This record gives sequence, C-alpha cells and structure tokens, in this order.
Amino acid sequence: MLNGMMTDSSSNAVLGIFRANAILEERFTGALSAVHGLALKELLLMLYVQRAPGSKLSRVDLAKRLHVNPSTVTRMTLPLEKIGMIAREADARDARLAYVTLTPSGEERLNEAFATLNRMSADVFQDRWSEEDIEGFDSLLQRIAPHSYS
Amino acid sequence: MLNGMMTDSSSNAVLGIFRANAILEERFTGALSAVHGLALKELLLMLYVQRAPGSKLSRVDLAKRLHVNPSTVTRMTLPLEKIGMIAREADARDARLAYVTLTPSGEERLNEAFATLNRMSADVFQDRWSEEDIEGFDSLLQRIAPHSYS
DNA sequence: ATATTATCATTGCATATGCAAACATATAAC
DNA sequence: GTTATATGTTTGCATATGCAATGATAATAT
Repeated sequence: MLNGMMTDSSSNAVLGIFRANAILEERFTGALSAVHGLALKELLLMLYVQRAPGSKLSRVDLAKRLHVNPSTVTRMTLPLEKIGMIAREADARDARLAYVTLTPSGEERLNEAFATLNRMSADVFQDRWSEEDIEGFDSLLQRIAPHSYS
Repeated sequence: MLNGMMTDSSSNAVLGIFRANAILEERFTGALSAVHGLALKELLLMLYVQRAPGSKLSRVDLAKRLHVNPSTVTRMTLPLEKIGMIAREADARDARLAYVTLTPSGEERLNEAFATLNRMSADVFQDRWSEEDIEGFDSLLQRIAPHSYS
C-alpha cells in the first residue's frame, strides 16, 4: 500500500460494536429498570435460565453466558432470590451445584420485561431496516460471537 | 399472528450486539493491557483525544464520546497523566475547561496500541469475511449508533 | 450591573465487579 | 481405598463507576 492511510474497516467495525453496545445498554437499562424494576443484566440472567435445558443453570454456566465472574453471579442472585424472582435448587448427584431456577412470579416478570425489550429492540431498527436487513445483521453478529455454551 | 412464537429478529440482533461486545471487550482488554499496559478504555480515551479537532478534548466531551460519567473521566485521566501519556491544558477564554491532550510519548504509545487493536480487529473478521462484508457490517452499525459528538 | 441560571470539573458515597483465596465436593490416579 | 487434582460456590479485598452535591466560572435575564 503505497499511499498513506490504510482503511481500517475492521477496527471501525469493532469500535462500532463498542459504541452500539454502550448506547443500547444505556437506553435499555434505564427503561427496564424504570418499568419493570429489573436491571438489564438481571433480565439477561433470568432469560438465560429460562432458555436453558430444564430451565435451570448452575452459577458457573450462568457466568459463562453472561461473560462475568462466577462471584458476580453469586452476588446478583442474592437480591433476585430475596424478592422471589428466582430460587436455588440442589443437584441430586453433585452436592457442589447450586442451580438457579425461575419462580412463577419470576417467569411472569421476565416475560413482561422481555416484551419491553422486544419492543425497544424493534424501535432500534424501526427506520430504514427491512426484515432481511435485521436478519442479515444478526447473522453477521453470530459469526463474530457465536453462542458458545459449555 | 396465529401460530405461537413470534420470530424476534430485532431482539436477537440486540442480544447479539451485547454478546459480541462482551467477547470483544474481554479479548481486547487482556491483550492491550498485557502488551501495552493500557486498558481498552484508556486506549479509547486517548484515541478520541487524538481524533478530536485540535487534538484536545474537555472532560465532558470525552465523557460523551466514551458514554461514561464525567467523574469517570476525571478519575481515568489521573493515572494517565501521572505516567506521562496525557497532559492538562487550560482554555484561554473559559477557565472552567480542562482539556486533555496527548504528550509525545502518549501519542507514540497510542499509535503502537492502536496498531495492535487493528491487528486484533482484522483477526475478528479473518474467516469468511470479505472486505465488503466488513464495510457493510460497519455501515449497519453506524445506523444504529451514529457518532453523535456534542 | 446584578441576579439567576447553566456548564465544567471534582469529590463523597454507594454499589458493582474482577481476582485470588478458601472451602466443599467430585473425579482421577495409583 | 487413599491421595492428588479438578470443579462449583462463596468471601475478602481492591478497583471501577454512577449519582448527587459542591465549587468555580460563564452566560443570560432583568
């Protein structure tokens, strides 16, 4: 490349992800907390539990999905359990495990909050996005960050 | 919609952004800190300064770009100034302003670290991405999160 | 000109979170 | 079977960060 500045499309895209995340996290956290009394990360925690096989997840598995330290999960679950959104369940085979499960009212609250998240997500793409745009964009994201549960 | 589950492509995409951000932030923070002794957010702070008109930015403008509270900028700049990466500059007209500028060695370090970020960004898209894919993806991100300086 | 209001930077306080250590339990090696 | 190693969860500690209040300065209104 003889002439000066290289066009760093890759780093532009990565910085774009960082920026998009900051903006969306800001917006969603505020609304979810105001309307449903749940932080965005609490919603995600409960959503991963709901979607897990058997609707239960150990603390470490939850930590992997949330990309946080297991100790953070321990701490996040305390208030959620106290207000009756989630419960703790032991494993019959392995006494180390402490599963997180959803209580009935937790599931109810999660579904309401997730409906809000859906509406807000639709708003993000409201202008100038076709359904194919959105699905294509999502599939590009899946390439970058595939679900790697384990 | 008569049949059961709606396909929430919007929320899938939003959750995908959250996940991609978590993975990339994790990966980049580790490498940048190990190789250049700069946290990802410190690099971004310095990058925004470098790219600003006049290569200087007030604390509040920096806070807007970084999507953090101004107090966080105050605190982030302290160690960076102490190790000689940035400097503080007053404004001739407005005594309230405290600009952040790059020192020569700060600029040097920034350029090295940014080169690493470029390489790592290219790695993110290494497989199965054409240049057009990347640029298209970036332009979709720009729609979601346009640069809104001020 | 003075008073009110707005803006910029900083500080105190509360909360959030990663890391390493500790402890309990399970798995593997022998 | 006992010992060594690995895994799941929790806690102490250090750091990071948002929010609200403070102080300084500027801009606006009257």
